[in-house]
Formats: sequence, C-alpha cells, structure tokens
Amino acid sequence: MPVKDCKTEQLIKDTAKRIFLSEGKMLATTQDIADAAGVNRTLLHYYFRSRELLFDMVFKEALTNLRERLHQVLGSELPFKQKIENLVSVFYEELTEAPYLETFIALYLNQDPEKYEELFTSLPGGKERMKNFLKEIQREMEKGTITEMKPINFFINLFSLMAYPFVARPIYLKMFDLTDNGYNKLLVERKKGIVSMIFNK
Amino acid sequence: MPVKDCKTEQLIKDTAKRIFLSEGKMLATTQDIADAAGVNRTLLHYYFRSRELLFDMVFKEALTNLRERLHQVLGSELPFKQKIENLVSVFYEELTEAPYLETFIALYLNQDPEKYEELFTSLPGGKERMKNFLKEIQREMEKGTITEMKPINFFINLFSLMAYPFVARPIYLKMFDLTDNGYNKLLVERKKGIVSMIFNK
DNA sequence: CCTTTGTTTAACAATTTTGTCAAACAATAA
DNA sequence: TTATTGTTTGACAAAATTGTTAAACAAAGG
Repeated sequence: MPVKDCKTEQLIKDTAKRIFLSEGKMLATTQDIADAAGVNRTLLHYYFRSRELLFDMVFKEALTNLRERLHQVLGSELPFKQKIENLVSVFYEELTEAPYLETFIALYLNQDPEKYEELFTSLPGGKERMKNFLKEIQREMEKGTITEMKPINFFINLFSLMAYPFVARPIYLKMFDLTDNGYNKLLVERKKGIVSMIFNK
Repeated sequence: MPVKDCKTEQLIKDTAKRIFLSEGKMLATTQDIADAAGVNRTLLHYYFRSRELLFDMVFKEALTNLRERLHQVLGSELPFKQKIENLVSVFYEELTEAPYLETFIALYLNQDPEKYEELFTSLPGGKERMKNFLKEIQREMEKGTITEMKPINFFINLFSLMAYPFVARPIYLKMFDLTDNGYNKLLVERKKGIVSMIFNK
C-alpha cells in the first residue's frame, strides 16, 4: 500500500501561507489558492475539509512559530539592549516573510474575540514570561537606560515602529513615489534607527 | 412633487462608514449593512448601485477628509513642534473615529494598486506640500531639534507610533489582559509620549 | 381627484463561492 | 496479477451574496 504523501498537503498549506500572510490577500478564494498551487480545488477540501480550517491552520501555525521565536529571545539571558537588538532582528525576519500576520490576527480577533482565544492562552507560562519582560523594562527605566514610561507603552512603541511600515508599504510607495526596492532599503535603514530611537540615543 | 430625500442615503452611508472604518468589518455584506441601518437591502442598490460603489465612496470620502485635515495642519504657519502636536491631535481624532481607515486603504491598494490611484494624485499640490514638509523636517534636524535620519523615516515613525496601536488593539487586549477602557487610557497617555519620543526629550 | 415623482418592498434571477461525491487513477503489498 | 489504500479529477449540489424588476406606496402639485 502507498504511504501517505504529504507533499500536496504541504504545497497547499505553503501556498495559502504565501497568499494570506505574505501577499496579504485575505479575500483569496479556494480557487485562487488552488490555482496558485497548481492543484485541483477539490484537493484543498480533501486535505483540509474547508477553507476556514485551512485558513485557521495557517494562522495558528504562523502565530505559534512567531511566538516561539520571540519568547526564546525574551527569555534569553542576554543584556537588555542586546535582547532588544535580537528581538528586532527576529521580528524583522518574520515580517519580511509574513508582513500581514499580526494585522490579520488583529482584524480577525476584532471580529470574533473568542475564536483565537486559545492562541493566547495555550502557551504554558506565556503570560508569566511577558510579565517578566515588562518588569525587566521597568528595571531598565530605573537604571536610566531608556526613557521612563509605562512598560507596556515601551513594548507597543517597539512593535509599532517595526510592524506598521510593513503593512503601510503600499501607501508610502504612492505617497512618496518610491520603488519597491527603494522602500526595502528604507526598511533596512529603519532597523538600526528603531534601536537608537528606543534607547534615546 | 416630493423633494429628494437624502435621509436614507445618508443613513446607509454613515452606517457603512461605521461598519467598515470604525468596527473594521471589511467582510460585511450588503445585508449586514442594511440590517445595521435598519433598511431594506434593496435601498442600498437603489442609492449606490452596488456594494463596491458604496464601499469605494465611503473610503474616498473618509480619505479625502483625512487628507484635507492633515494638509491643513502641515501647511499652517506654526512652529515645527506645535505643528507636530497639532498633527498628533488631529490624527488621533480621526483614528478614534475611524481606526481602520489607513489599514484598509493599505490592504486594498496592495491588491489593486491602480484602483485608488486617483486618491493620491487628485489633490493639486498635494505632493508639493508633502515635499515641503519633508524639507521642513530636514531643517529641524539641521537645527538639532530632532534626531538626524532620513526625513521620510521621521514621518513613518510618527505615523507608526500613532496608527498601529489602534489597529493592534485586539492583540494587546488579550496579550496584557486589558479592558477596553484600560486600553483607551493607554492610548491617551501615548499621545504625549509620542511627541516626547519624536523630539528625543 | 388624478398625476407625477421619488421611495420602499418582496420576489426573483444571476453570480460567486463553497462543499460533496463517485469514479478514475497510481502505487505497492501480497 | 490482484487487492488495497491513498490520491486526483470532473461533475454536481448547496449555500451565500449580489443585483434586478415590477409593483406598492407616499407626498405634493395641478
């Protein structure tokens, strides 16, 4: 008897990931995905039962993976500034690969707050580690390394400066008549700038 | 003969605005909108012909209005810092009313770059005024008021710090177990923080 | 009153998208 | 070879959504 293939299943999932998270086409139909993957649309149902299940799986996997990487950085035993630098590097890598992940999560959480509940509670010790990081931020403020503010706002500032430019790319392309490559360069330049800005230097 | 009503037409448009731009339900159907407005769905076609035309009108009006207000601030004859403070105030007002406007524009521009083309070219002298503002930023950097960087990145920083927290609200609500009111307070606190941060103070 | 004009409605048609099924197909173990 | 298991396909059904039409309705002028 033949062994399970997985090849097509993976192809469909990867294609869906690309379309949803990288290209930001949240309205893509099952047909769009099947076409992009070069397979019959029925296979999408064969492997994932429904569009919604495929959609959810893509987001769940991407989010789990992202959280995994970020928590690894936040939980590491490095000096604060280096930790932040790593955080920026890691998050930038993820954003380059999947610029629409957080925005889509935000949009869907907004429409059905219960649905992705588990994604935020499933990681044991997740909230704990987050609280520890906020405390670490607090200590750095007392040391004077970074400007005093609510630690949460430090956190939000950091992620705003990283994430938003990736989503707003089409707007700034038009607004400032930039090319795709020009904008990419800008994003790379920002990487250093974000750390400087955060450390008020 | 009866005069044109406009009452129902305005009601539908306002409701659509609320659903799309304030509640962030970009997948809302014509039925959803009609129900929310308390009118028969056919009226939506009677007044706007199609869902797409209504959708486009809502975004066009909102964007035109936003741009109008921002350009007024940018074009004013105030000292730089005060200009920025006004900008933050105005943009915060708009974001409070329509937190999803820019994100949706970005998403739709991304899917069909031609479609909203005119929104960026229609304002005569728009690009001119934008370039002038970038030059003004440049001058402030030379004066040492703000940190040296590409003026565009100063611009993007400012808008990232303002806009992203509004869209990412559902994520941070879960992540930090905040209430809606608690998050609103945070947003208000940020308002001052953004200006301080931008002016490196 | 009747006519005209604009509004509202329900019923219907068209389209788009999703989901199902049975049959064809391919690979491999027995 | 044949039986078995998993894969792929096209045809079809179902559902959801959008768009149209004709008729009912309401207001106001003649």
